[in-house]
Amino acid sequence: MPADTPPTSKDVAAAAGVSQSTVSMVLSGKWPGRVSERTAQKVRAAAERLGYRPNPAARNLRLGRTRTIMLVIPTITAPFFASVHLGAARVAAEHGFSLVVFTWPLEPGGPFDGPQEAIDGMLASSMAEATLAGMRRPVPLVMLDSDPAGTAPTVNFDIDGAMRDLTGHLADLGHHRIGHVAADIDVWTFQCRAAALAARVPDVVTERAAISFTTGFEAATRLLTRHDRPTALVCDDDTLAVGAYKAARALGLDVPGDVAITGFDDMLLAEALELTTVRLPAEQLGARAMLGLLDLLNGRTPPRPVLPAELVIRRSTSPSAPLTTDGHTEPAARTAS
Amino acid sequence: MPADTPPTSKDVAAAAGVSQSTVSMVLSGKWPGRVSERTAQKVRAAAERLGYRPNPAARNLRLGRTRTIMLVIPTITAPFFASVHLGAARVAAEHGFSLVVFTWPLEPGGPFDGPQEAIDGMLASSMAEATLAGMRRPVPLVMLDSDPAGTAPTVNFDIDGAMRDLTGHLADLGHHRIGHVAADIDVWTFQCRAAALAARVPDVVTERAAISFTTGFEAATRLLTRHDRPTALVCDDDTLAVGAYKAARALGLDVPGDVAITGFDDMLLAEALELTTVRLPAEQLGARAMLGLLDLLNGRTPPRPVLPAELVIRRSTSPSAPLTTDGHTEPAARTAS
DNA sequence: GTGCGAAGGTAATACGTATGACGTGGCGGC
DNA sequence: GCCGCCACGTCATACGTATTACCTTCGCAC
Repeated sequence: MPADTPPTSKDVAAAAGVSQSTVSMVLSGKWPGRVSERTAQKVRAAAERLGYRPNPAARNLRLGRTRTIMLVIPTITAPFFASVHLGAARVAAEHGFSLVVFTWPLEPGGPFDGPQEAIDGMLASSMAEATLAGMRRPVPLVMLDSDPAGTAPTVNFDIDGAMRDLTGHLADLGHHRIGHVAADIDVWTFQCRAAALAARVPDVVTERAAISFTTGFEAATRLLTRHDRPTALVCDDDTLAVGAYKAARALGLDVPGDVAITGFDDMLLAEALELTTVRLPAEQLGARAMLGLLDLLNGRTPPRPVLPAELVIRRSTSPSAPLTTDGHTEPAARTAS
Repeated sequence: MPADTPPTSKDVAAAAGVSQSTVSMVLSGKWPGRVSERTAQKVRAAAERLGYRPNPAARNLRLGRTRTIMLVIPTITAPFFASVHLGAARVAAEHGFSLVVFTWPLEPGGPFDGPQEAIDGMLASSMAEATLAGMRRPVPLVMLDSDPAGTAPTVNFDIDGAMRDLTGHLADLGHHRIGHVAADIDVWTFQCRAAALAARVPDVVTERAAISFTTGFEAATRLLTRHDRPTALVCDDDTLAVGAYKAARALGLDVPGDVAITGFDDMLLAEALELTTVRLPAEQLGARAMLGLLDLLNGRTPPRPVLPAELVIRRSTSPSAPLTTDGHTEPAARTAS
């Protein structure tokens, strides 16, 4: 009968009649030929019998690494970031790494009292420098859709191309006065959107909002009740766009008749409301970033890919768009029996 | 200048001119009066100066615990589970615990090759027994909306009450033939929904579907093209309901005129499409479960709360319902400057 | 002066693993 | 017969922390 404390490699050694070092050598599989097959069999049998699993804490201490990656994002509740997580976690798992999520501290610049575990690397959505301080030491880092001019490797979306397509689309429809429901987060990708918009549209009014339905509703209401009401609302995120859509409806405005609305990300929300939006391959972002980080950990120089961002035209701008039924980016479904 | 390797407590000791044990005693704060204030000051100053952070791996090994909790869920991309995560992570952080997510392995019953870190406890959505095997040892566990008759403590929703309200609502509207878009997952809470439905509605036809937009669309299409088409579709999840809604629209059916549709969870999706749904306080589920787990870890017996599940009536069943603007359960928004 | 407790510190150890430094037989070559 | 080498194991150690047991010094009562 097993004791109430998990068996250690020493226990396995005793059971197999060998030394602890032998157990370690056999089970790590890194020492081919170092131990006779006969002995190896005994060790493996004993380990199996006792249900031995190496103690991760001890291994981490000994090896000085944890095979754990931290994903730093504003919030996991945004479907976009959830998809990023999925992509990253999948690649991580394939390479024997774990992924822990760390969502931004409530007070920006607050002390970074991250997870208890040490980490080998970090995937981070743009964040204040201050947040990065307080780490035990500089850590290999890949940024997510962040400043490509920065020093850290990064995986980007072609935001500028997407904004070109988007503003072109709106211009074709005759929209010249545009309201921008901007994400109230100091993140490169959002600044990029604002800049691209300002560069191409002469007449932009902006309202900032935290990324949520309610704040989007409020910001859009402010924009739509101006005396010089914009004819189109560009939102930095699908969630904000849903808030904007509801705000328009609540004001008795027709979409897209009275006001066109666009989102960003192309999560299921956009599909549901037939929102014109920019499709961002979020899952791929996570996966590519994780691959880059693995490169970094292996001493290789990771590529800095730019992933395509595709304009998806739906009824919230163009009433004649076909009724789509599965055009959004949906994470691969999982079933368990 | 700090070396390229992070400072250890020994380094701090050397810098402060004391022994390593003293450093540990001072910084842990568990030995009031054991060290003179004068010495303590020196130690703290040295630690600050060197930027000392204790090595988590060493601490975990020494203490035999990790202050890390694992959250086991089918997928993080479902907004419902993301909210659960948020609630759990918040409580965990308040108590100095970390939370790691583990999503179900692709093959059910596959080996549980969980995270590399050892964990102190587990929060789990219902899962196959087999998945629990392969852990290093039995681990304190709180279940999420799972069989209350089971041995593990659990936090539940009042699903039965919700289904009573829901079926009552549909009956009031004259619906007697109901299609059930059931989640194709072997999870207690979904079985519970099916059972409650069958018990109260004489005429139910069921189609099973993995939880996703596409599968919901397909399952609903099958139901709506039957010769004996149901007048209402009850979906186990908002995502499925969105698929069902689109399926109805694609078939040229009016919602709720030709077919009523209900979801489950009350995520933003339901709000967006004006779906009648059952509001589940997901964030609270995560938070309460985590509190229960902390009880367990402290040797206390956790309560087994039953959280209310509230029927939210919107236009997908009742055209006269008011146009809601913020009635869904939205996680607290975060902003970073 | 002796005993003795308290205050304030240090040495030593254990946690469980991985690995570099050592045996130790056996066998072939000269 | 001796040396060297190979095959196969074991010993010892280090990773960085928390804690137990110990040691020294000092003040004070008797």
